[in-house]
Amino acid sequence: MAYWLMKSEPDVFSIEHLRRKNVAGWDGVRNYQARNFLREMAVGDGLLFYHSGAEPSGVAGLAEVASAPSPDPTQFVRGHARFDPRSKREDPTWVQVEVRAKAKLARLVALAELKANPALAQMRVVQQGSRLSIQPVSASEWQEVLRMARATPKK
DNA sequence: GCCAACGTTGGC
DNA sequence: GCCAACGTTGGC
Repeated sequence: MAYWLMKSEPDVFSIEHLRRKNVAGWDGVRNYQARNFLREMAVGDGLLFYHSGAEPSGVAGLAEVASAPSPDPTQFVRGHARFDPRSKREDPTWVQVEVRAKAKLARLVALAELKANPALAQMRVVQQGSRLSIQPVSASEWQEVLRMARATPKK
């Protein structure tokens, strides 16, 4: 069982959107490093749903991987914002997974809090210039973020 | 809105 | 294969 952090702009697709749909395809990834992480995912993996470009940005909820990786259909849709003319049907470049909403976090854990926690100093999302939209999360980081969500934030 | 970080593209 | 130019991400 692995853990991941997945970024989304809440104006585009938020944790609330996912809760309403319950299951959604995580499509549109067009970065090779992120795609390679998608390929490693397995059903049941834990997901930290991260809101980027938000006020505040941070871990907004929990989800889980609900399907094995499969070709991302949007890469073949001419006119779609994520259409990739170089991707071939017989050898798709991009993949997606289905994700399922999980129990709500007690509260949003803001990026500033993650950065202020020495236990998370190695966490990818707190590193400067960390733009990758899909990141691996260690078991201890996962536990720590869940613990923070249960605790009262420091002021 | 600014801009640092960093991935991608394309000329050479 | 190098690297400058360009585009995107995302915090602030």
